Amino acid sequence: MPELPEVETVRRGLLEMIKDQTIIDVDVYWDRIITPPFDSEKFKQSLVGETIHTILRRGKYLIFLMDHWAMISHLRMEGKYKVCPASDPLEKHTHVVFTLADGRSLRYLDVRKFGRMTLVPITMIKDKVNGLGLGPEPILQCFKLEDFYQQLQTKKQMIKPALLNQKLVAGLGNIYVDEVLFRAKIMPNRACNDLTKEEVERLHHYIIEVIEEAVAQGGSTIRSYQNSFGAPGYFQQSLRVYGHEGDPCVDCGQPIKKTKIAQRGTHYCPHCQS
DNA sequence: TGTCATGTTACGTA
DNA sequence: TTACGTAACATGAC
Repeated sequence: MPELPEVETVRRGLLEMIKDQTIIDVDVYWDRIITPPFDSEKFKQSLVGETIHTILRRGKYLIFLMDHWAMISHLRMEGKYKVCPASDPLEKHTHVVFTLADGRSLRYLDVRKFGRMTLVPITMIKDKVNGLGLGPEPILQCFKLEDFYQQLQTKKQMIKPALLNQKLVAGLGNIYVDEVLFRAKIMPNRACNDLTKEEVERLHHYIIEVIEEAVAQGGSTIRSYQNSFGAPGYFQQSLRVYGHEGDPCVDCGQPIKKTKIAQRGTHYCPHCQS
């Protein structure tokens, strides 16, 4: 699930379901999900009695703002939240359960247990989020073309791993990087400092466009055996290269290729991208 | 049985 | 300092 559009979709859904709910109990079934300096016991003690006032997002991080604490949560590969009656039996791979005052529970499920969550005093949340070292959000107001171009000029790294690095611009993952590079007609193995100003402008434009479209469609549901909660994503129907190895390119009809760049599956059209 | 998989970080090495 | 490869995390699908 989790690149920026999916995390944003989760945020909106959760906010609708659990805004102003008070946590009356917390159970942690896999300790490593909770990151130091908190352990499961301290995590639970801190959260009982807290009310969830709002939920924010920065890059791929969810930020739950409560009375005294903020919870920062990263879904990594397969983390999911769901809200259900507290009496429902626990599904497999349920690692954290927040029991709410209204008889429901917020549950965190994660097949691979890669996701992480931690608490920060509410007064420290700004510093903590700034300390994550994330680049700008991929929206017009935050993501400045000139800064982006200057940053790329200093890197001889390939563009694909550079875009996956959250410091350059926040929120892109493997799927959206492939889609953005396809729309911008740039090969994923091009060196950053070799891109022309025009190419960087296209890249900048399509990063904003793809993320915006994907958010509008509720993200992409890829390889998901079940929808975590609420609406599934529909953007996977709009993916042009990711998951389309061997299919004809929507622009030229040549087969889409798949290779490996920076250890990640990478989809591209050898004819349209250069 | 082996390979692959949406993310991030730590570590060793060049 | 920068960059890159690899492993680690842990499980399931094919």
